[in-house]
Amino acid sequence: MVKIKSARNLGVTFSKRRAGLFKKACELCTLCGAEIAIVIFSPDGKVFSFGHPSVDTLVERFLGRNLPPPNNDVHNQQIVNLREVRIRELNTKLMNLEGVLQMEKNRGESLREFRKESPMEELNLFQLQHLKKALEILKQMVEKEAQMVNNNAFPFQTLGSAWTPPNCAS
Amino acid sequence: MVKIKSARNLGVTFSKRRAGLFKKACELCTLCGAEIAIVIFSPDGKVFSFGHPSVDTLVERFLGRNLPPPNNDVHNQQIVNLREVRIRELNTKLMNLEGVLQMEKNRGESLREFRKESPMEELNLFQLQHLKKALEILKQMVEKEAQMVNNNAFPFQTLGSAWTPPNCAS
DNA sequence: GAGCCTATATTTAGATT
DNA sequence: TAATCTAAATATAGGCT
Repeated sequence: MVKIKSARNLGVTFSKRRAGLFKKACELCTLCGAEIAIVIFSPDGKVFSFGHPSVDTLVERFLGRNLPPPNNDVHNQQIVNLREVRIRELNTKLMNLEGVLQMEKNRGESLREFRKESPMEELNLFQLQHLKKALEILKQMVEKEAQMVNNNAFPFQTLGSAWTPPNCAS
Repeated sequence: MVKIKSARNLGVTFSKRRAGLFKKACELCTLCGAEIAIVIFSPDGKVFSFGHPSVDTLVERFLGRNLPPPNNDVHNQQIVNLREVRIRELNTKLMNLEGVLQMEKNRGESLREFRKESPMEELNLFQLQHLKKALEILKQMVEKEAQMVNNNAFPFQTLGSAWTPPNCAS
């Protein structure tokens, strides 16, 4: 990730990168036949979205209403449904943990770049290291838990779908 | 967009580009403070998602159920005035995280490699706002972790509309 | 603000292991 | 299948209009 000299251009950067992200998504759709929905909320509250075939269609499918049931046994259906809910909860947790972790990593990287700019508040690095370590441990805990409930053929990628690329901070 | 010679590598290409897309989204979140949800359905039916703070949160907001978060610029002055209070809050949360660390120690996990030095690093207001948001999310997750719930309902209903960028075929 | 420009940084398709 | 490498394609920050 390239460093930003000044927060003055952050709005421009946001617009450019948002366009870049949508273009990448579009290419992935046409090149590989994937179906992608993206929703972006800018810091000042505006909403941008990309969807092929449409955000609504994909959101509906993601929320699980159009998925065929994993098995047809009526008596097991409730158990299976609960399992799906639980796995999705774990996905969400892991996703958030990864995101927080990654933000910490990114912040550490860009700290030097940003430091010269105006308003300052302080946390010491020692505390941030504690935070980072704690998050890594939490992530391990969630992953273990996800592993335990991930023994059936649920079509969602339990770890994969929630995974934030490790080199995001590069 | 680079051409693909053979469909043999399409799966690899999909994986690589999917990771690239998530990375770009991650960068856009951390760099500009955007909130982004991405859902990808691969051609063979697998589902992958990226979300910060979480896909569900942003989908809910996109569907119009929740109000967007307050505008940071509007509240900047207030935030500056509450700087001391906020720092205390952050320290409290960091203490809680160190409690999690202690739990792990008690469970026999190894946490031996802490760095010795603790130089001070500075955070500007922009970064502190992000950190606070991240910590709030983390705190919620830690609290939920203790509960281990069995929810059985998806609180979702129906929809809005989407926009597809015009320059998709470049 | 929206485009253009371009030097630099990043991504990636294909090959290889 | 996954990881690594690299030449070439692409994205992009900042300067400019």
